[in-house]
Amino acid sequence: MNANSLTIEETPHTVQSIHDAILERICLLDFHPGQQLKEADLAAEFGVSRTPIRDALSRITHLNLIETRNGVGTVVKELSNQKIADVYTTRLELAPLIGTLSTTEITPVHLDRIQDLILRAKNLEVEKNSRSYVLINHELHQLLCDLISNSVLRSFWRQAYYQAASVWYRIFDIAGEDSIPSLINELTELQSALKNQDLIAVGHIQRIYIGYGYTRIQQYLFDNKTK
Amino acid sequence: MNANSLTIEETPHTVQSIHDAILERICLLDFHPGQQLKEADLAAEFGVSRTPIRDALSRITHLNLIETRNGVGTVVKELSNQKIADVYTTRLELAPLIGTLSTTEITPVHLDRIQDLILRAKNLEVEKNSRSYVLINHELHQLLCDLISNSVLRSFWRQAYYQAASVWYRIFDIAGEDSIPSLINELTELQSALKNQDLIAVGHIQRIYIGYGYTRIQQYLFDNKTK
DNA sequence: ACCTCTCAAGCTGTATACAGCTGTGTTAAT
DNA sequence: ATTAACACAGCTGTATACAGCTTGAGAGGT
Repeated sequence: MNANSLTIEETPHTVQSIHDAILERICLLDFHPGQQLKEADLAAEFGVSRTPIRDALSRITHLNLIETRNGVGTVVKELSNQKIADVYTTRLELAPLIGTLSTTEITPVHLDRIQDLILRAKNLEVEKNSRSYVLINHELHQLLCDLISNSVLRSFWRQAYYQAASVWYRIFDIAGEDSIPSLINELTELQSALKNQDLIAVGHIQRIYIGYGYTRIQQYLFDNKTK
Repeated sequence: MNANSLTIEETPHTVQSIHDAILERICLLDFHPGQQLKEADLAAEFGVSRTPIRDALSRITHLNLIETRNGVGTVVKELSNQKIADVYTTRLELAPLIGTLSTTEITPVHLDRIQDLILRAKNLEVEKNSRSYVLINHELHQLLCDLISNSVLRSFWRQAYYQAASVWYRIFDIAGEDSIPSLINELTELQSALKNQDLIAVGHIQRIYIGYGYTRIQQYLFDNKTK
């Protein structure tokens, strides 16, 4: 009943925050492939005009996750099997570079963060929750980005992650049982590597688990489509 | 004096064409580092409103080549030595992937294009021309992109190229004598590899000559700044 | 029943007006 | 002479109105 708490302005939305919000929704499948995104609706929701919405969408376009056609609208792209393969083969190659191109020192803060993620991942086995799974992966991704000292590689790693994420997360709903122990193992191995200040190992671990993820995608997406 | 030829509308500028034009100017150093780009001026020049200009600039921003600050303006970024190093080390790693991730078949058209580039490069020795040098490299880059079948790698290769180009081309004005024979050798070796349908070799050749280019940058940019 | 044409609804693309921010130069007080 | 405050010029950021494109529904002819 406090009028102030109702009318209080949340942090004003910047183009960047809108960009991040939309991107996260695409990853979380709140915006599913094929769905139409109307600039006017998003503008109303975020409480801004179409201008900043258009700006945010324009930046997402180059990630190849949405497509805007004049007179029609903006739709979330359905990635072709070929594109998915392209994203994954590239990620497989980029992963080892995390180790070879990075010189970041691992601090206790990093170790705390991965420890937290491990606990949350183990909790996933009890309470199987799609959103939690995605958020844990998001934060793991953020942690890894913080370890990549090469700014260009970091940018590419981010881009490839977001292109893969929406596909990859769709698998969880189908094969969550496989995904959760795999995530826990990945986190545990990463923890060991971080404790040893071994970024080379971090890169290889990433490479391995991206491979596992890609295998699951091939099993559950590609095979189902061809049968 | 033909009124038609004066009033004839050139192809109407799209956001993409404006984006490409501005990006090329940055690479060609028509827009030099530190220079301020005013949206209103660009809008007047391209005969459009600020809206599409802003859209184009927004897309270039993520290449880390320009920076826009509210109330101040948009300036062409001066890449720090660290950023330059990041771009080059990443390009060195990406180059071999051209070969390992590509399955494109080389056609006579490709061979014609590289033959043309070789001739034009040899002509550079007679008429040393900075713009021609840049344009030859641009077209070589385009040719290589056409050979990369992995769409994600192609995107990253492009991005890294544009980030490197403006720095790299600046060297030509200082050390054109070194750059021209190096370019001719690179083109000739690429021609041989293409004739053999050897994309793996193409990747390694790129890797080698990017290394040469980086060495020149270190000599002429980094050394000069520290002495 | 079917095909075609037309038109209108609804979206994105663009132009324009205005709000807000920043740096600079000027002015006044000390 | 120096410094601090202030106002203004000029830029980007946002809102809004309008133009242009695309699609689908419906009317009308066959």
